[in-house]
Amino acid sequence: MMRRSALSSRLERYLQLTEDERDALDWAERREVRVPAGMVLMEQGGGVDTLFVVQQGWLHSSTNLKSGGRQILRFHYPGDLIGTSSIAWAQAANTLTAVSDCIVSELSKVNLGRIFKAQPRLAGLLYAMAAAENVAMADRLASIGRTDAIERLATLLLDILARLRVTAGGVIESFDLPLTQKDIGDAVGLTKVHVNRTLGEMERRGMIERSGRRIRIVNEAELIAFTGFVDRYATVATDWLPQPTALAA
Amino acid sequence: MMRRSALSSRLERYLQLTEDERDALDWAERREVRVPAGMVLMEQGGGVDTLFVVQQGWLHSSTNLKSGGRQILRFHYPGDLIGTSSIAWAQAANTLTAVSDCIVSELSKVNLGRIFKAQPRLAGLLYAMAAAENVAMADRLASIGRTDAIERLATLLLDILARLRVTAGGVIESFDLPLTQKDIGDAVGLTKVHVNRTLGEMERRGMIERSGRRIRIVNEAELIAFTGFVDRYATVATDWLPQPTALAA
DNA sequence: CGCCTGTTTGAGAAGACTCAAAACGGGTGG
DNA sequence: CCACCCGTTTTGAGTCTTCTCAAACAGGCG
Repeated sequence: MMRRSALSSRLERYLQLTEDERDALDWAERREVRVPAGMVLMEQGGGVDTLFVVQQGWLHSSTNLKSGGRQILRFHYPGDLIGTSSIAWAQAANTLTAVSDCIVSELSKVNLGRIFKAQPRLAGLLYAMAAAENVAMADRLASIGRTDAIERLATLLLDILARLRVTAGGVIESFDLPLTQKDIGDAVGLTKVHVNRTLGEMERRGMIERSGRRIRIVNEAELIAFTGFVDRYATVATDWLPQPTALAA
Repeated sequence: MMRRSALSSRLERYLQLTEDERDALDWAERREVRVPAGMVLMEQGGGVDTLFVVQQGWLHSSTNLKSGGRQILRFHYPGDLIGTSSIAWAQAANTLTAVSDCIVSELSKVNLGRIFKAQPRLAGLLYAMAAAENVAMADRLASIGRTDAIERLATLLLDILARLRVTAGGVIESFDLPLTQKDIGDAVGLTKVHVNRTLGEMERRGMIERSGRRIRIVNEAELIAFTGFVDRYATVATDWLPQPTALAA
């Protein structure tokens, strides 16, 4: 009755879902919302009682600091379950902004609770993905805390590339970055000026090529070796999950 | 039959658990392990199929970078469920090291799966805590990415203090930091030398007082205002959770 | 008492930041 | 179709924070 949700496709990468499970997911999602690029979907500190599933496009979550600065925390792509801070609080912990034109669908907290009750295997899978999210966050922490500008940017580019590939399917080598250098800086903890110089330096060293906002990674394997980048989304363990509910059917 | 787990006490802060829920938790934990200060409980890259519940003492999780550096990702206190990266992978994503003498108990992935199946409300609560963990991580990212040495250290101290208070109960004002300045630096992304100078500077400014490794925060309210610190563990929303299973009983 | 680890201090170097201005590019209105 | 305008990118010069290297100092333990 409804278009298949990007969330079920995402979960299906890790596990063959039952019909019941798919239905439970698709049923839980309501009200698709179009979010044009640049629009704020959820504001830090605002009240929330719903999560969102990204169906199309990408967004980022960010925090604003008292000191005036901004930190971009994470980019979100189709299949991601976002706004999860509303699971733990009634106020949004951070701001969600559309990077490109997006379509997201709402998934209310209460419906999530129903899924947890009726589909324990899905609950476990969602928990595993939250754990993966945590580790991805830890990677970024290590990148920003302990590496220099070049390595931070290289890691960011590899991360974005890996995530875009999931959606795009094929092997992409170059991609459009609809981010300003200010945005990039806010993501990796650098000034826009220094981002600019560093990108220039990376180009000079032959690590990347640029034309406008299109970026090509010249030698990906080499860059991965250089940064030690690990794609945390490639696989997720599912061996421990309970049996699906409707096994009898 | 078994000592009440620190995990159920933790969850009980947010929600009154049923007998069944408490039993399910306590039953799932096996084999208490004593971990002396400094010992590595789990090594990055090593195989794992179990989580741990911290019962006593504290630990930290860290990553080692190719470049030789180390990033301490998070400190763990009684009631924390740790090693959660094993939920998503068979290999540990990071290293767990005891900061003080600890007691932890094992909670196998499979038993976690059983809890998810039998006690959906607990599953939801664990998911909420993972979401809270994510936001706490985001806070650290913003701190390290966008603030200077003094603010980073101030935030770290406030964070540790807030977490210690939960365990200690009463109002603590000063506390022992069983961390070397190297450790502190690895946590906030600074060199040990710079940590030393910055702590000195903070003392000179009257923000903290030190004697040995004991630290006293002189004016906590002021420091909280200065850093914009938020304790993410104070409350967790529970309104969306499904009803407990054994409601009929 | 000496050793070892961790802390403190010094001096110089490097990376990243600020302020400022110029160049670029895409979009709008004349 | 062109001129203008705005946000973004690029470049320059100088400063500041943090790092590196190095050595002295302190404290606990065998």
